Amino acid sequence: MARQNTVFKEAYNRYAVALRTDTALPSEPEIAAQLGVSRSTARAILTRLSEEGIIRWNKRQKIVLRQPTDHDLFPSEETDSLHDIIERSFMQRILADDAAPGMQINELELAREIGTGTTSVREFLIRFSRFGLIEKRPNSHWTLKGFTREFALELADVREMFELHSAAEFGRLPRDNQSWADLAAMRDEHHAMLADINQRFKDFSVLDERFHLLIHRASKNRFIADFYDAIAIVFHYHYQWNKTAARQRNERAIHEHLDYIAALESGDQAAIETACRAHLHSARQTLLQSLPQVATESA
Amino acid sequence: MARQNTVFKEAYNRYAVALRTDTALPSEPEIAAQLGVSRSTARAILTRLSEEGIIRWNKRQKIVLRQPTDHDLFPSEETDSLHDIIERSFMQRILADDAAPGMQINELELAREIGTGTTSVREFLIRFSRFGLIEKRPNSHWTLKGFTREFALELADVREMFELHSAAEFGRLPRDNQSWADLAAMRDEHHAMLADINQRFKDFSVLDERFHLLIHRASKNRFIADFYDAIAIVFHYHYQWNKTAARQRNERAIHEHLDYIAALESGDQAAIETACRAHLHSARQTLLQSLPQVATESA
DNA sequence: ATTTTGTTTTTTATCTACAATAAACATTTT
DNA sequence: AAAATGTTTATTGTAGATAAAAAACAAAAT
Repeated sequence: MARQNTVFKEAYNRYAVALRTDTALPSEPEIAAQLGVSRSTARAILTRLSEEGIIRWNKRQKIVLRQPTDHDLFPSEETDSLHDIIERSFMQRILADDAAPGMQINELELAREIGTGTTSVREFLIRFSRFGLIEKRPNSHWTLKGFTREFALELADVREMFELHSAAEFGRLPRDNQSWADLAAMRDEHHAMLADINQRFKDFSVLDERFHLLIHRASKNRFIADFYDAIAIVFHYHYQWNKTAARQRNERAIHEHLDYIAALESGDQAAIETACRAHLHSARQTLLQSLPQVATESA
Repeated sequence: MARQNTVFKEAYNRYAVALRTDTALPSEPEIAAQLGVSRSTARAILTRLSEEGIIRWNKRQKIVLRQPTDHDLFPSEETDSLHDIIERSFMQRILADDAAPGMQINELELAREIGTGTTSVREFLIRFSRFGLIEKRPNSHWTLKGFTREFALELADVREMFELHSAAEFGRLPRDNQSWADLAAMRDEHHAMLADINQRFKDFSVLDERFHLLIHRASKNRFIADFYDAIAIVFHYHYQWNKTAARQRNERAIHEHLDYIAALESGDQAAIETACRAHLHSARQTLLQSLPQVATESA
């Protein structure tokens, strides 16, 4: 088959769960915009809802007849985009213990294992290569460079350069900029998490990502933004498989964030730099400690 | 057809021109290593050379019978890799005057125009996207973001962060490191070019690229290296089509490089930073001045 | 016992085809 | 006349096929 209709199925699920009996639905273009899909897909959703007897549809009249049940939804395996499936599967492999740096990556084998065509795997690998974890020898195979100490150090260096830059830019934002309000809200979220740290310390990584993203947005630099995307994905999987997310470590990070936020709010560039450096230093330590202990590779 | 044998043809040309009558050729693995291809391709080259009567080949005995002529070589259109063809063609399009920022990029149309399949174009666009000049809306078209003032400023900012870092690292290299010898050689090259600046100012961009690459290698950071690759390609095409490469501007840049080199050799970190900043500042001006004057986009 | 050559197998690079999705165009309704 | 629906067309995403190139294996030569 050429292409799975995962866009349709995912959007269908998303729309179905939000339906309330006896309400009337808006126009097709409006539904499409709401879901972030084309009108063609929106119409396919309406068609299916109608066929399943969930709505009564006649031209402009779209009435919800009944609440859809779990039974009406598509199973989650069918709604994941191929890209996400490949990403998950691939990250699982390269973060597994037997994935030694230097290992060859075979497109065809990967594709077979995931149950997909080679084209998609190739395109994924090309996109993924910007993270610096794999490398291609032209006309030949990909090589796994691996989540090594070198990788972590290089990543941390760039991260520090970028974040110092972004933090300084943030400090220069005019006071009426939306980011200051966002920052204040985030400060409160940090306090709230701290108050209930024993229960909520696992939620920190999400907050952490949002916090740094807010800082980086101030730089309005596409290269910095792209790099942070890469970091976020790598960290997402890395910490998911290496659950060293100690309560204590996260608590300390929250305190550092709060210091950092206070420095930003002071507008004092020297204070910002100090707080930023302090946090980045301990983030670097955290990253290094989370590495698999063997992957020090001597090549 | 599935795949053009451009690797073979390009390597054949490369090997043929280096042949000298009556010499004996080395073993197949050695030839392959020399050319950077597999033994299969090396054998294909030997086979063809033999068929054309250029060598006499019998097992280990490979004697050059005659010097190949231009007539024996494959024409250059047949030796370019598809990737290079697409890259050239695409850069030509996006640097052309009628390529307005915000423009849609159509894979199929591009492929037809270049005379290639869509897969190759897709893969090229994915790879190219890391340069920040194009952006994809999922399930929909690519958008040209364009060589705008914003792009140039964002690029310059990152470049400055990276180069300051690399230059500092360079200053810390142990004195017996090969890079110091390379730097000294490069200093001489700069002097030589300066002595004959009226004739040679056009060669500066190549020297410039090599100089900055040498600096960046000191950082041993894959992200910095990758970013510099991107810069180099973008600049390569940009300056090729926007021939604002004024003699005067290049002369000034050479002087800045020489100051920069002297600072590095002094090992004084403060001096390095000063010289590096000075050069990067004027490089930024050069970049901004070379922009198409209209592309200031208000979106 | 290595290294080289001869042969076969595997893998990559690229094309073509086609369903899903988006986008464009035409008609109807308010 | 503007917005919504109905219909058609264009474009993307993905699989499958195949020649080129690389890699692995086997036999021969130093």
